[in-house]
Amino acid sequence: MKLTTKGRYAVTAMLDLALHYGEGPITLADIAQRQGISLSYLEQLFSRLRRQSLVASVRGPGGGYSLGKEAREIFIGEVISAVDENMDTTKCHGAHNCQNNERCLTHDLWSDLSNQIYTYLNNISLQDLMDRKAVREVADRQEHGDVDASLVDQLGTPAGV
Amino acid sequence: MKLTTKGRYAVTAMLDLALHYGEGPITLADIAQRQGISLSYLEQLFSRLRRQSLVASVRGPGGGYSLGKEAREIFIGEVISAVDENMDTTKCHGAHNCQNNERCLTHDLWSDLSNQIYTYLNNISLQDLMDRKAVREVADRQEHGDVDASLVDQLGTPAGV
DNA sequence: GAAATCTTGACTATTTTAGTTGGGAAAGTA
DNA sequence: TACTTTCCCAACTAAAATAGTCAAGATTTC
Repeated sequence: MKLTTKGRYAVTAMLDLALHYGEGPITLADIAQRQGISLSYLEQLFSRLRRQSLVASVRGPGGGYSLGKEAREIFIGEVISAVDENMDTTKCHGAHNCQNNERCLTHDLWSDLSNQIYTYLNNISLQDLMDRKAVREVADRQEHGDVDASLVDQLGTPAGV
Repeated sequence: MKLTTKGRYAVTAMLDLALHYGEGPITLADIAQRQGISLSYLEQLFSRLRRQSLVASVRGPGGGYSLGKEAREIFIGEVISAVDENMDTTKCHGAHNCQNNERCLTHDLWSDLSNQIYTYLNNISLQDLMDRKAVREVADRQEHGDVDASLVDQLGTPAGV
């Protein structure tokens, strides 16, 4: 599990799709403009998102992308692992036949840690983000200005990690 | 917060130091051989670990490195952030003056997510790892062979995340 | 003084990230 | 049918990060 701008781009784009749900297919050009992401780069990301059935596509004029399932059923972890290669890190992947067990142990620790983070991210859905976002936008308008409320507080603590 | 082999190398090396605590300073050459990490690369990593006072150094023959404080007081998160540059990702870092709030919101979400992971890793000390490791090694010897018990179960769920 | 060890800085190779370019293929509309 | 809009796809590129090498020096012990 990596947390890079690549994954953030994907989540941002998916969130954009979710926010415009009900307006028919959304073109990548729209997302590119709204979110400030390169159109060609979005195409690469959506190619992978589509292969994972996270989005559905419609070609031709009036076409575009829409969510592959409900926002409530799409989790951040899915989105990230769809665009990030499955970083098959390190020599003894899976097998426990390293020279000394020390190294293998650390390897396991790492992948387990990674799994826990994945579990955590897999408990946050796009719908959750939209809800928080709505909360924040309301708060922004109410207090009018640079509100800095931490999203951590709002996100709370999903089960698992 | 990134989870790369760089951070794992650092944690592995620190764990090695912790495991040989009480044997006097440990040379990087020893760690390099035991853990299969390039000596010169270790030098780079320890340069940073030393600047953060996570390790103490002794020069000359018989010299080497030792933990800068007790294993119980050194946390994985510290080690990782010591060797990983403070990835100052993305345009609107801190300031909320982006074009549209959408992007900034995602940015905040990301850094907060990152902070939560950091909090989680900051609740696991080297001592914790040693304890788990001891448990595992005993289990390995008792069952003699390729035991595959998940470390996740053993690690449990530190408070916070 | 010699050897062991840390300390530092500059250099290099490989991989990943973040794109660009250029061509398609499908679908709607005139 | 011609044309436009959109998705689709593969190859290429530039910049950065990762992982590591190399060379020189500073301390300390023997």
